Amino acid sequence: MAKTKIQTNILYNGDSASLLTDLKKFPDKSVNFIITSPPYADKRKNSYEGVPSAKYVEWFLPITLQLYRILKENGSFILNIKEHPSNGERETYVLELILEMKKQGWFWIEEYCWYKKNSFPGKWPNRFRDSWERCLHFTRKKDFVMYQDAVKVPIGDWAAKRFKSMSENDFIRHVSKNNSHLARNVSNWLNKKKVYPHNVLVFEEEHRLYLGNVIETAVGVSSKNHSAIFPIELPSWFIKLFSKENDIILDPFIGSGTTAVAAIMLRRKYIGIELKKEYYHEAQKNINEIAEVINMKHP
Amino acid sequence: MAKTKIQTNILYNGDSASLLTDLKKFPDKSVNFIITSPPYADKRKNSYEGVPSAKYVEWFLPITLQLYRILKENGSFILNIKEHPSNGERETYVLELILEMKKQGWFWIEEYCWYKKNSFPGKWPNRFRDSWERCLHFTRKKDFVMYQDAVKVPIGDWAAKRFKSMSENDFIRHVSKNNSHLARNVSNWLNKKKVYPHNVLVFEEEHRLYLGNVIETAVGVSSKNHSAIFPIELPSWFIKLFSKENDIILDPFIGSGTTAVAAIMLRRKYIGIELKKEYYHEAQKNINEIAEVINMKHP
DNA sequence: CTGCACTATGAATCGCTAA
DNA sequence: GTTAGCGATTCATAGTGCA
Repeated sequence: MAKTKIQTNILYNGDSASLLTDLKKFPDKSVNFIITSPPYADKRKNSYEGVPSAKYVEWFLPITLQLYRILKENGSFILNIKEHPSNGERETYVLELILEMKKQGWFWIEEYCWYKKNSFPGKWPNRFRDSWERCLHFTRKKDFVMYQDAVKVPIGDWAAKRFKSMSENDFIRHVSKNNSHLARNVSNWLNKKKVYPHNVLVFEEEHRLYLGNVIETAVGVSSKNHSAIFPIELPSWFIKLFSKENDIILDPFIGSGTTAVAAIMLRRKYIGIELKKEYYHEAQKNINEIAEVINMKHP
Repeated sequence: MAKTKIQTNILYNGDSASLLTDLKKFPDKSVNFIITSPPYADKRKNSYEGVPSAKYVEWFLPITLQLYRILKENGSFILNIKEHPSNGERETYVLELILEMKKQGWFWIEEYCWYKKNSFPGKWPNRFRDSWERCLHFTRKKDFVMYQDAVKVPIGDWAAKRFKSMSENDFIRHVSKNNSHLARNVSNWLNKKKVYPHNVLVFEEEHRLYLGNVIETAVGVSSKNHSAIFPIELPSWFIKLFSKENDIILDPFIGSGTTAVAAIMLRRKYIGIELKKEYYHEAQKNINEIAEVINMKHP
């Protein structure tokens, strides 16, 4: 019997909790990478379906169970989330969610820190501005695919000066004289232009998709109420890191379509789900627009 | 009956778990601020007491219970910690610790992110370099004291005021006389830039107190092989934020004395506990040295 | 005193091999 | 099976000595 093939480059308008259980739309082990920024607990009540924080884990777990089923075995799932303060304290539902997802079989590989230099302004007596969010990395297996070379960054300024003065010692393997087992061979770095990044993400500029406009520079606050959860740089970075061209990218809470736009620009296939009609239409519009631009260049 | 008064500006050589239960040494509600970086699970086996990660929460909870008792009601506790990977996954003991501490009565107010720009190098197939650590903020009450204005000013300003009429030559003389890493660090520290009031901490340069020749003679390794857990900027920032002059600062795992040195420079009183004899002696040496520098100008 | 060459190393992690 | 030891790998900055 022919295996059901997953339909890609499609946007669903509906509820992830039920849509994801559809085995025809979402067969087992059919997508390469999942990234999403789910609606936060008790927030965005005016623009989304609020989920009470007491029920957040309970609400989200059936969805992560389906995502586990749908993800390919060597794939990754990036969950962008940050618990809000409530009554002066940080909520604990994210901590509980991690522990519960592990019981579902997920491996919690890493927690990337997205450092938002231009965080929302404000002043409170008990805390400072919140300038970072968690990007939790989950997998089904420990030997997942990771294309580290795709996200290399330019080497620091120190290198130019350092490489100018290479001694002979720099070209042989050098073992330091103390007890550290560190070895180094500086010549490995000769003429190196790019280095591997670390687990704190800082984007010099953050571009968000807004309702009404396609791509708009938005460092700071917009007058518009409906913004994408994350800037396009964020899904782009993880899509490059955890997928290759023509792979399938899923975002079950796609909002105004940022993940799909990033996927299209990076020559991946997208699948998006969005509950709210306005967001769904906006996402479709953004996708059509970027697809048109891409097709102009690659007909 | 007279209430027991807590003894300050003292370093204990012993085990926090038992020392902190001493009601005479540590009366109820007697310290204003606690900051520490406990030994991490399963690490530093050769230089500290390793705690297996499976037993970490169980080991630490009795200590946090005493800290709760000892902390003043409007005080704060900063816990600097980061879970290591184990078998390719992040451990969960920090998450569990937060949940358990809340059961003890602690409020989990905030999680500050300490972004370490020059993290340890390395490359692995499943992760990048770890460049951040958690600084968990706990309190007994929701209306704790927080001196936000104290961290808005550049470090250089308060330091310049503190050492107003001390010439640079005084430092140079001190450095050359003692050949001291500490004094050199401090003199560098005087011209430092401003820090930003949000919940991601970045220190431009990190100054650590180094263990000197105690280890060298005892173990036969380099004198610079063992460094303080955190740079002096880290405790300094939080001490300024959560205490005022003459307040009492406690660090139950003080290592080479960084917290005490920061407290002295900021005119607070310190209490430190350290289990390992070499660290204890090194901390005492660092404390004596900074006290001498301070007294040069304030006899 | 400054600049340049060169050394040292920081709460690292993974994978392989030997016992 | 399990664990312990060691090699391989990597970026950025501070410190030292000398011209």
